Formats: sequence, C-alpha cells, structure tokens
Amino acid sequence: MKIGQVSKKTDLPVQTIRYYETQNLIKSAGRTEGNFRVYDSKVIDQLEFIKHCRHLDLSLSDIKRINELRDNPNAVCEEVNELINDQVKMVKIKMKELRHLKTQLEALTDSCSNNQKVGDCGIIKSLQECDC
Amino acid sequence: MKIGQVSKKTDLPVQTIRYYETQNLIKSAGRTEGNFRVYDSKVIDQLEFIKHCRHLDLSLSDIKRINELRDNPNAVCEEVNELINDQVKMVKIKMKELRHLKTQLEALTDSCSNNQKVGDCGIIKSLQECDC
DNA sequence: TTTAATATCTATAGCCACTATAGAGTCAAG
DNA sequence: CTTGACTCTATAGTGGCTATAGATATTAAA
Ligand SMILES: [Zn+2]
Ligand SMILES: [Zn+2]
Ligand SMILES: [Zn+2]
Ligand SMILES: [Zn+2]
Repeated sequence: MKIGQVSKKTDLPVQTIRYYETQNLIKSAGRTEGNFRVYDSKVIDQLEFIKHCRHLDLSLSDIKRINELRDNPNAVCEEVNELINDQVKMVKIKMKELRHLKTQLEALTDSCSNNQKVGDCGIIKSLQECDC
Repeated sequence: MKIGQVSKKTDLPVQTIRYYETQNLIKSAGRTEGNFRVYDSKVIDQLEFIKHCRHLDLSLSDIKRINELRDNPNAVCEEVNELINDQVKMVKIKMKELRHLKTQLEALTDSCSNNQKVGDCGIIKSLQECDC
C-alpha cells in the first residue's frame, strides 16, 4: 500500500501521515525502488488509534507515551489512567474558562443596541473600562 | 516612560509590547538618542484595551479592526457587534466540543480499574475500537 | 512509444500569539 | 571605572498541522 491509499482508508491527509512519521508516532515505512513509502495494513490500525486519541485532544507526546505502554502489555496501566485523568482535568479547566468567557461576551452584546455610533457603543466602552 | 515601566504598569511582558508594535496594534514608539523606545501615558490605555480584548480571546486581527473602528467614532457600531457575536458563537462551539470530549474521556476512565495490565486495560481497548 | 496526468518525494515556510535566547549596546549608581 | 540593570535587534521555538515549490516516479491514454 502506498501513502495515498493509506490516506484514503484513514481519512488522514498524506501530509499528516508523513508528519506522524517524522514525530515517530509511526515507524518509518519501507520504500519501493522509486523511494515511495510502502505500508502494510497494520498501519491503518495504528493511525486509527492515533486519530481517536486526537479526537480526545491528547497531545502527540501523550499518544507516543501510550504507544510505548501498549508495547509492554504486562505493565500496570496506571499511567494510562493518569494521562486520561489529566486530560479530563484540562477539559474541565477549559470549560470553566469558556463559561466565564461566554458570560463576559454576552454581557458585552447586551451593552450595545447594534445601531449606535462607535463613539457611543457600549461594547467599546466596556472594553475600555473592564476591570478583570 | 521606557518599555520596562510600561510593562510593569500593564503587567504585559516587554516582549509582548514589542510584538504588538510589530503587528501594528500600537503605533511605533518614539526613541531616545540611545534608541530606547519612549512612551507617553496614552499607551497604557491602549494596552489595557488590548489586554481586555485578549481576555475575551479576540484575535489580534479582530482587535486591530476594533481599533480602526474606534478611530471613526461616527460610524455605526454594527461591525463591533458582529465581531463579538461571532466570538460568542465560537465559544459556544468550543463548549459543545468540550462537553463531548468530557463525556468520552469520562467513559474511558470508567472502563479502567487502574490496576489492570496494559494488555487488558479498558482505556486502551476503547481507543482501539472507538468508532467516532 | 510518447506524452500527459497523477502520485509521490524532500525541504521549506506559514499559521497563531507569544516566549526564549544570543549577542550587542545604553545607562545609572557606587 | 566598573558593575549591573535595562534595552536593542534578530532569530528560533512552541503544537499540530497545512501549503507550497520543485523534483522524481508511476500510470494511463493517445
Ligand atoms: Zn474516535
Ligand atoms: Zn455598539
Ligand atoms: Zn479585562
Ligand atoms: Zn487501565
């Protein structure tokens, strides 16, 4: 299989697959005589795994770590657990920040009737005076 | 006032102030004979304005646009309004994504009892099989 | 068989909003 | 006069890609 076909099967851009190779998330592929990358079907699973991890917004270095752990199936999975728990924490923090942001932004929209002059616009005024 | 003092008053890193200058968010400052930037107190307000906009996660180009609009106090403020509304939309989208993420991550943590072997860990299995 | 289209290759730059570093110059206090 | 704090420019790094240029390889049609 060449990279274009891998790309179609995984729905990942060709560039991204090559990028993952440079980052050692997948092994360097073999090459044809003409220097084209050749893959066997295993890589599809590996890339799908990476994709799912990215869906969860895990960083590439986290994913690399998880892959390393997968290579030691007898190790205790505590570290995997911690990674996911940390991710949950991060998501919670981000959600909190976004809730705060939303409150502030909606207060801003309330302070403008949309047909004022810029000089009188409540949004602009609030941005000047905001004490956060 | 030199840049260090501006930095202290605004609590923005010196680098950031210089960066904002390169991005034309603030005008190029005057210079001393020794080529040090000199500011008058106006810049404090400008930087505070930028800071508050950044608190709302507005992009630097949005902020630049808002600054341009502020220079035309007689224009209608519709565009300011749109910028903020777009920002609210973005925040809502991100919140939705994060809620989805949180659900998935918490389902993952539930699928692992933390003391399994990596080979049996429900988290790893879920990441392999996930069909999202 | 020639040619044209498509696929692949590497290397490099761009995105965003900074942050960090190196190496040189400026200035004030002791 | 030296020390130290401050400032200057230029450059590279962050993360996770994405886009481009220019070269080479392969495939398909004419
Ligand atoms: Zn998935
Ligand atoms: Zn308004
Ligand atoms: Zn603020
Ligand atoms: Zn587990």
